[in-house]
Amino acid sequence: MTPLGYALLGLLARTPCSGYDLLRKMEDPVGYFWHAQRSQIYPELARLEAAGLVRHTVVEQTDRPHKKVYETTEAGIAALRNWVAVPMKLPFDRDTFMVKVFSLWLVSPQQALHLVRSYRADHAERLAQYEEIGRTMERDWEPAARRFDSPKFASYATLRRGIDYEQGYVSWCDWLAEAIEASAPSESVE
Amino acid sequence: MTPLGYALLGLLARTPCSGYDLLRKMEDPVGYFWHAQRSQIYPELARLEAAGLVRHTVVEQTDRPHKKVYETTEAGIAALRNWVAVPMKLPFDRDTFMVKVFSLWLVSPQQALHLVRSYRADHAERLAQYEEIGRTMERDWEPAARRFDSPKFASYATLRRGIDYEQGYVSWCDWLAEAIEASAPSESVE
DNA sequence: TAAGTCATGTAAAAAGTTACATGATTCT
DNA sequence: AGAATCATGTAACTTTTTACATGACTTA
Repeated sequence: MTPLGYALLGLLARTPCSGYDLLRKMEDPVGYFWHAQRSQIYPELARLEAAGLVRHTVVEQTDRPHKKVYETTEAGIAALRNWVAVPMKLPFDRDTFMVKVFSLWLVSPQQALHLVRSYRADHAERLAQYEEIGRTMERDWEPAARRFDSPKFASYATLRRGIDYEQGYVSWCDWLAEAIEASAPSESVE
Repeated sequence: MTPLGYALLGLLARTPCSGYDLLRKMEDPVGYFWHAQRSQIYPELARLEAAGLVRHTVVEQTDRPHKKVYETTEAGIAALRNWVAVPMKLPFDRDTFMVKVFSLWLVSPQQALHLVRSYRADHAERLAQYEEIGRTMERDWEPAARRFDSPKFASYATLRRGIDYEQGYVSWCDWLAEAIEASAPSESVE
């Protein structure tokens, strides 16, 4: 089983969903730290069902296409629980931007600054979104968000990691932009 | 072309290397933020060569198998330079650990603490390695590491991001462990 | 003598992306 | 009338991982 399977199981363990619902939860930044397309989600749901970890019921709707609503089985919850508890090795991280930065010495300071500043702006924007969601959680979810056995606590914890990650990225971009400015002749940068 | 192609180009633009050399540079954490196996590297080198971005010469060695030493062509440097300068969209991040954390409410506080603490320890260990490399760079590379047009500056910048990333992860693990302790009855945690 | 390093590759399978394919309803 | 949302899937392709395959030399 892949992380995707466990991600879907983790969403279904909270709320029964259709494939389409899962898709929406995973396609935008709400699915912090995992993401998938429908071409992965639909087959993965079929696989989970074949393995007895989820089951579905068809819900007929008058005004819309009917949908398959999936929910976890006992075996599904057990499989998820077991997987969650097992420590994992550190993965190799991949960051395409760092591949660019590694060869930054090949471009002009102007180009480098443009690259770094535009990436910084994108991270700052995502950070603002996460912070907004964080404020909503803190407002609406207390005290459940502090209770370890609540899914809300788990959601809040992943969001916090997202916020920290984006803040860290933004700070690093600022450091890098300053370092570029400091090392290049000022007229050529401004 | 994939990030892997540009990563290899970026390494070869600094120093000509054999496939085996590239492999070693990318397989352990020294290749911060990108990683590949030989089953990807050898075919990718062939593809880069077919595209005219690298070329190789066979170096015969008496005591060891001979090797193919690759170097970038003018076209290879140009392609890399162009790619580096173009801003990129924010990617969707993937973090398997966050998939676990999202379902952390399903396990016991003891299991959760064990999971978080062991992951924290691994990140702290990687952080220590990065910091050690950073000290070496700061000692041996000044002032080249401050000059924007030096590859050493670029290496130092990626390492700094690695250090920040690991520090952030460690801090977040600490926050999470404390939050778990704070929400669970103390006898059940100790 | 067993394990490790140097050296190059291929094969098969899994995971992920992009594009194809359909169709009703609702909002602008 | 056109775009967006709801709804489910498949096909083709690319990328990545894991395992297979070979062989000489060096160190413990």
